[in-house]
Amino acid sequence: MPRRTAPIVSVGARLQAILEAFTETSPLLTLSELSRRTGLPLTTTHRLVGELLTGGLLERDELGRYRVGLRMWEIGSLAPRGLGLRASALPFLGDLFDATRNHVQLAVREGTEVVYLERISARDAVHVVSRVGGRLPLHATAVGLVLLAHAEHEVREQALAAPLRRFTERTLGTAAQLRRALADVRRDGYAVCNGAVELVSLSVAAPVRDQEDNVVAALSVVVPAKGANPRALIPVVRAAARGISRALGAPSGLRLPVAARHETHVLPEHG
Amino acid sequence: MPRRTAPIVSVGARLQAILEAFTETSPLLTLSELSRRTGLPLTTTHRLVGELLTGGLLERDELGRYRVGLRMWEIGSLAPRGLGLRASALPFLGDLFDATRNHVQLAVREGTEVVYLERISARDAVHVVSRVGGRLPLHATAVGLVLLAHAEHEVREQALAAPLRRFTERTLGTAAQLRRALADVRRDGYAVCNGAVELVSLSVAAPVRDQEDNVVAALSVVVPAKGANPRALIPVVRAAARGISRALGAPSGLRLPVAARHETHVLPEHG
DNA sequence: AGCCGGTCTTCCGTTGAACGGAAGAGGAGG
DNA sequence: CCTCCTCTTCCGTTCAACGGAAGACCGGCT
Repeated sequence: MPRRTAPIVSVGARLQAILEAFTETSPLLTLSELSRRTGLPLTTTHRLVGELLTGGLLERDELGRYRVGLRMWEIGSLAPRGLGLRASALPFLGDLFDATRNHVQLAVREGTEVVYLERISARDAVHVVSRVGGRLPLHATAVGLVLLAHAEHEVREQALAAPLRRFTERTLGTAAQLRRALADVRRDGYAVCNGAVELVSLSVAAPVRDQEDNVVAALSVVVPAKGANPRALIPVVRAAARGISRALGAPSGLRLPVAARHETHVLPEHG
Repeated sequence: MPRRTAPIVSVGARLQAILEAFTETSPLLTLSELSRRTGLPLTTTHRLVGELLTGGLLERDELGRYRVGLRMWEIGSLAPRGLGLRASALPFLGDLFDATRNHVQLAVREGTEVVYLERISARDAVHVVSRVGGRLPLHATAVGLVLLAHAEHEVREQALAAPLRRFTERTLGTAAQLRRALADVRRDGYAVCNGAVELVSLSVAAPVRDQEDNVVAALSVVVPAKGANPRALIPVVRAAARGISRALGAPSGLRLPVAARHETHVLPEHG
């Protein structure tokens, strides 16, 4: 399958370019902005946007600017890796939140990045940069380490080969460090990141598995780094993650390290 | 603008037909299923689906079936009427949930239907048919009545003209009944539906307003109909709805009916 | 084994839908 | 008034999209 040399030819690619033009920081765009961002001629943009509009994938606000439509949100909500996972996980996230009263997050891997599916936060919780629907690189977050540690070999090598963006002086900076961290995560069944994105916050993450025992998501708690005791958080995070895994039909319990068995009961199943 | 006679011509419409083929009950589709559902020739479906795949709007599972992709979910999460609203509302939904320990829902209107944006539920709460991302007709739910009561004249007439599907014997069945209910909602500033979707459940809803004082969403609590006292719920639901409105920049408080003023303090702003 | 029903995929000649330049309508600012 | 920006409509050209045909692949049935 040889690589095409032409810039953008198919209608499908053009339509997708238009949809991709919307971002978190610019959710409202005029026609000419869309035309500029996509590089498509104004007339073409006009016609394509018109089609998306009649389908409800885009909407216009009262000033005539375009925005992502509710229909888009609805269809997106059918993504099995989105709301499906979320629905199974939500009760356990709630339990974990009640137990910790700090940010509780659910995330999946997409390429070499983390995508956040859900977060529950207290009003006074420590600041976090990520957002539901937002992305962060895999190497800088606890959920990212968990997801990368259990990703296919090829993905792992790809992430290790890429330059590792440093957010703080505590962000993992070299491939060797990252490789060791991943080995630790696989051995221990959890990941801890202390100040890797922002110095003020520390997070603890554990893997969520599906029927085939694949790691499909990761769960984390984010607490203020100052005075935090990660060792106390590890059991509850792992228990919640295992609860979700069980709800997804994972072959639970059996593959627990012996020393961790008793943790199963830390978080009551029903109460 | 004369009506086109041709069935489906534009690529855009075809692509959207493919996306629309996915539903809550069938989120995994094979190529031929997609072809049958959309009415597109198999070859055409194959090519278009391929484009959506490279863009990440669709994904394939390990058996080769197609599903809505995470990219779709991400872009959908940029819809201002989706996650934007949700983010503003979530803390207030949480407060309301803590206060009532029953289903708490946030919904918007799309055409003549309700679309549910968010729900917080206790594990033992009464059964509800709707789902996050799901739809119900406007006339059968408390949120629907609120949204319809404040919709533009044209939308209201359209909803009144359509046949009213009856879920139970308590569902509003005639346009006259509905018209009176809407007038009540406008006068009182809330709506109550007792067993209109399922006999076992009762819901209380109130409107959420934006900067321009438009009703952009509705908030509701769903409780078991048996032994419920709606009058006790009305103040807390209205207070939470007003809290969200204020967070959205609505000209708050000023337009409250005099008798309701004191309710403002029922739900503490910060606690 | 061989056959049949279903799946999915590749190939390729035809054709009409998509394209985008041109022109004009509207609107804000000077 | 003119200028500069926006958005929208029109329409002749052309090339991407189309979809039939053919074949690969995978069960299940006899």
